[in-house]
Order: sequence, then structure tokens, then C-alpha cells
Amino acid sequence: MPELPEVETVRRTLEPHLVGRRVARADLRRPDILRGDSSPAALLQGATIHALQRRGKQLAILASSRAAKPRILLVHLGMTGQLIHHAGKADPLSTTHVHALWTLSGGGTLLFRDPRRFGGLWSIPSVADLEARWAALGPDGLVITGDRLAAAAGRSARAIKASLLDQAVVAGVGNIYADEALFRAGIRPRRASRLLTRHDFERLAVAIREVLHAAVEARGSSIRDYVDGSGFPGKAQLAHAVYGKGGLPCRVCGTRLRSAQVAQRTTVWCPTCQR
DNA sequence: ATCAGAGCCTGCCAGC
DNA sequence: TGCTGGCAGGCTCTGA
Repeated sequence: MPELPEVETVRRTLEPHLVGRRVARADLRRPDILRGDSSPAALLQGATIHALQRRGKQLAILASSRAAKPRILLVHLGMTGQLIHHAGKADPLSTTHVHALWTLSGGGTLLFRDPRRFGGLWSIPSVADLEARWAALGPDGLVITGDRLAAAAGRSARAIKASLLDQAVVAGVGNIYADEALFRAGIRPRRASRLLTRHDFERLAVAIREVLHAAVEARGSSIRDYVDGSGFPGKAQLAHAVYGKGGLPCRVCGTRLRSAQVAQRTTVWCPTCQR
């Protein structure tokens, strides 16, 4: 499931193929994938892409055209979304669940596919609107600090895991990296956020940054659906210490890893290493 | 303020 | 073999 490292990997792999290219044609095959009051006219047709930006799990494709103001397409991959560039002539008919495709002038195709359709596309009218939208998110997980984390969650009674999943606290952390970061920091997922010390928040922020940076280096975690912008899986799942490993021995101390629901999510932790 | 639960949605897998 | 139910969890909304 695409969290920050996966979206960042998609951004990096797509960037060289998209920046500077003009969208010759945009096809929306499933109109309901276009969210909000976006109009289909806003799918960048005729515009030239000049940047791909990411904040948390959101990816913005910024484009401009002679005719009108800047156009921005915001992409959220949800659970099973993929944004894949084909150098040649992609055959979307051979691939299921392709909801939108963009034909680039000079060759190449970009596909948005999303079997479960938890993801979506938003048309954003201006850079100011994008900034306003992103202002509602917490700091990006790659640069989160203990101070920012403590300020956003330090007075909350909810479980620290719930705070980490809240995109207004820290942007880009999902179920996988929340569990991995809590393990690395030695903090139990059910601890009330307000009971964490200053030192805990500092360690947690460092753990989040390290876990996310390592996963970006490994090109993301491919559990089931995720592939990068060129269609290749990542390798970060090989480094997971707890996610998906309930019942197995902790790699550090050998204690059987516990698994239970926390904040409505399957959560795995080591009862010995995490306090 | 925080929670649980429902809803969106499909693929996969275990069990019968 | 084929059905069914459970599970996976991004996010949002409602009601407690």
C-alpha cells in the first residue's frame, strides 16, 4: 500500500519521463475516479508538465499551457493505486482497472490504475490552492522532528499509533511504517500520546525519518500491489522488522511478536523491546 | 476529544 | 471444484 516511500519512488521514477512533456491527450475511463468538483477538462490535456511534487502520500503533477492558468493534477494512490509510465505505446486494454490514461506528445503513455479505487484524482485550480490543501497536513515524514511531533500529539490521549496515522500530525506515515518506526523507537503502539516524554518524541521522530529514508532507498515496500512509476516492485519489505510478522520471533530479542487491533489497524509489536 | 463502526472496493486465500 | 467469509487498509463520515 503506497505510503510516503512508495509515492516518493513513483515520483522519482516518473519525473524524467514526464517533466518537459506535453499531454497530447487525456482519457478518463472511469469518471468517478475524478474526485471533488473536478471537471474532466482539468486532466492536463494540452498542457506541458513542468514538475512533480510530493507531500506525504499525495503527488501533484504541475503543468502549464499557453491558453490558461497553471493546471495541477493531484494524485492519491489509496491502497492499490499505480501510476505507471510506458515508454512505448502502452496497451491499456491488456491491463485491468485502468481508470485514466495520458498520451504524451512524442510517444509514451501514463496510466492510472487502481483495482480497489480507494485512490483518486483531484483537479487543483492554482498553486495557492495546492498550498492550502497541503497546509492541512503535518510535516512530511522525511523531515519530521521531535519538537513538531510533540507539538502535534503531545497533549493527546489517543494511542501514539493513532497519532502517527493522522496525516495532520505527520504526513506520509501509514500502517506499515508506523509499526516499523514504533519498533525502532522502542515504544508500544498503545501508549497514550501524552504519556510520551520529550526524549520519546525525539527518538520516535528519528525512527520515522530513518525508517522512511531507508524505505525510499530500497524503492518502497511491495507487499501485494505496489510497483514504481516504471512498473517495478521495491525491496523495502525485506527489511521489515514487525509489519506482517505477528507470531514470529522478534529479530532482536526472540520474543513472540504480538498482533492486535490498534486504531482500527492490525498492529504488530514486540512486548519486550517496546515499552 | 476520541473512539468504534460503516462505507467505499477488489483480490486473495483458507475452509468447508 | 466452487462457494463463502474473512482479511487487507487508504480515507471520511456518523454516532456514541
